[in-house]
Amino acid sequence: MIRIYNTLLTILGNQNWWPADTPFEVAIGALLTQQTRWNNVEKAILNLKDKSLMEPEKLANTDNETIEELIRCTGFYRQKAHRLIIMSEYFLLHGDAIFDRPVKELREDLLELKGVGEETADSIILYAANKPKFVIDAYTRKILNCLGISGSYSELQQIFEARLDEDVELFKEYHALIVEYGKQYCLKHRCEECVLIDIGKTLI
DNA sequence: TTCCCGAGAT
DNA sequence: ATCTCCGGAA
Repeated sequence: MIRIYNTLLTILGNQNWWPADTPFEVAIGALLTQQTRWNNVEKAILNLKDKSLMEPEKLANTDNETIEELIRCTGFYRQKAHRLIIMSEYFLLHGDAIFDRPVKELREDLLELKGVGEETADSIILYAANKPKFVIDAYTRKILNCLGISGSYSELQQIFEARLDEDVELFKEYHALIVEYGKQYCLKHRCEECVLIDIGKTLI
């Protein structure tokens, strides 16, 4: 698995995810980016910052309509506005102690929140809490499929976590590289140029 | 038209 | 397994 990482890093270079000033901003971005280009998420984040709303206390006490207008460019803005408030209340309720809790409990908490599925929960754990959880997204699934591997979310996650050192920075960069590779190669059907197939066969 | 750093309800 | 939420860029 580390060979694939090294190969991706050589081809694409360091991705340096996740651009954010605070853990809270990571969580907000994680909700906004669902089924949405990061480019549009950045606009929404800037809109929220311009109104000084990128804080749990502020956002939790802002009405739906105001938030909807600021994040409209991310699509699904009505449900997302509601979910941002719920996430804000969660941060507000637990304070900075959120990320001091065991990963298992944090993950269960996050999954209870509306709009937070496994991928979003793990993104927050990895990029906001800085804990080693490997994020599985659609591109990860697609690439593993090409290597002859399929399975549930947790099964695919185990494949990575069992074969890699528990290195937060490695997990962060690896997931980012997979997404970027997916955009550049998988999405554009550049399968004949894919460098992962031969590597993949030798290590599974 | 497709697709995006998906999740929830049915 | 399929549908809905939804705007914006290519």
